[in-house]
Amino acid sequence: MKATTRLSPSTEDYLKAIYEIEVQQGTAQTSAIAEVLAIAPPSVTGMVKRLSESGLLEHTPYKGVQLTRVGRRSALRMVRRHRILEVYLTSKLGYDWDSVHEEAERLEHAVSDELIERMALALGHPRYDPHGAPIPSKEGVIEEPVLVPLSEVPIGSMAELRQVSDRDAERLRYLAQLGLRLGAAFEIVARQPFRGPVTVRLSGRLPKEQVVGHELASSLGCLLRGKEVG
Amino acid sequence: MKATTRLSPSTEDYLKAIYEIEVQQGTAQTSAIAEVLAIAPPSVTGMVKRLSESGLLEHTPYKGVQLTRVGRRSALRMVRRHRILEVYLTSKLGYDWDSVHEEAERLEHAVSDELIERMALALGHPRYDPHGAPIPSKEGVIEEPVLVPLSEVPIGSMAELRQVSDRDAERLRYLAQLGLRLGAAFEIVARQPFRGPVTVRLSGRLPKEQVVGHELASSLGCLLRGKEVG
DNA sequence: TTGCTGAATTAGTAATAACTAATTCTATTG
DNA sequence: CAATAGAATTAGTTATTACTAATTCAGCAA
Repeated sequence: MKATTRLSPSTEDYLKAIYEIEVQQGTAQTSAIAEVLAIAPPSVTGMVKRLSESGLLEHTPYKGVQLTRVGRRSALRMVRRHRILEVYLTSKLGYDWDSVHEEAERLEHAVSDELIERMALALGHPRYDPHGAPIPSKEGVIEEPVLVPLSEVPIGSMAELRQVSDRDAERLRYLAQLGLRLGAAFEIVARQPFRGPVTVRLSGRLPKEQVVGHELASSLGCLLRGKEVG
Repeated sequence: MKATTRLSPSTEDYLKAIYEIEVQQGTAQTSAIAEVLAIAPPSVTGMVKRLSESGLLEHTPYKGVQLTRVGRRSALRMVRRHRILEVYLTSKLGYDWDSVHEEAERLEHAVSDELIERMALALGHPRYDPHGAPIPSKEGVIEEPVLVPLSEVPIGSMAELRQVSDRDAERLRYLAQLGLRLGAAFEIVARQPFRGPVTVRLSGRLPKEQVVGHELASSLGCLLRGKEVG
């Protein structure tokens, strides 16, 4: 219940994971947390109990958890740290978008608030990380943009790639290789039913068609730009 | 005994502390380690046992410990990390010499070797940290310069301040205020007996005399420049 | 309503690394 | 050479946070 107890790195990981699951799924279940953190479910139950006793989240047994205001605040602090670090490592130290996540994951527990603010200042207070994820303000305000998964963009639409998941380095390397970088514009040419692949035609000097599997497509956040009338 | 087991942050702290005590005192006693790490002596005994079982150091009970080759290698890796971080934070992010130590102390456990090498490259492979301490090479080679504590510089000599301890931020702020920065040149004017203070005359546009207490003086590493014949 | 399935929880254990209190050793001193 | 002070160690405990195995619960289907 104490307001100013330092959180352990484990606690920080839980809060951030729960925040990210809440954004995607609304409520965070034990098994989802366990999967994100690569931890056995009983370990999650135990930790969740401690976190709810500290007032960081509310636990409805057998249902799931929700961050309290205090918990969300701490989670957003970690999200800010992670994303500022990713931008810094990419812009100032030559990291690629597929390798920053792992480094930031460790550093986010060790940096001071001061260092993060110095980095943010040196970067000109960036609004998005290298994967297009929005960066919360120091005060814990975040603007989650409304994006549509590529797997759900209507056929014939023009769309722009705005955000990708940073979890899997292999996936990021593959995307770069396909030409699917942030800001890439394309038309959705076709989509196979039954969770089948999506075909897109990338705009550019020589337009290229690419086929993207359903799972990958559902991890790509797109901004719709209206129908192609050509 | 396994060669490639990751070391815990605690282990890394012990090895670095022991290395630094060895440099100063030749051999590291339990109580010295306890003091540097701000830990109770029995905790040190316990950890030392584990570390010697892992082959990182040799423990002669009731006498003290010595790093093995493997232990020294790991210690120097931490020393390199710490010092590169200090230079980076100072040169690239505007930290002062009195505030970098604490930040580096946390970061040294979290950064990857790759990040350290990227920082070293961005800095042009610096040889000294902001407090004048030499930076070991990636391969674990360090050149400990031969310096004389200010408390032992003969009266009448000219000397240059080359290295200061980074442990105490207050002390560093005080030194800066006195005008005792790295590279500062001065003549030793007087020294009181019985561990008394040292009086130095700083060179510069308007030479100034400063009195430095014995304890502080013994933490300042000086390079002798010969007698003043003026 | 009963039973099943999968998710979640409880129970019990282990590793790491700290602590205090009590004991033992080393080295010095008379 | 015995007494003793101070350093070091042993003994026993605590807090975190993970694990596996066993049990319990929620929600759906028959």
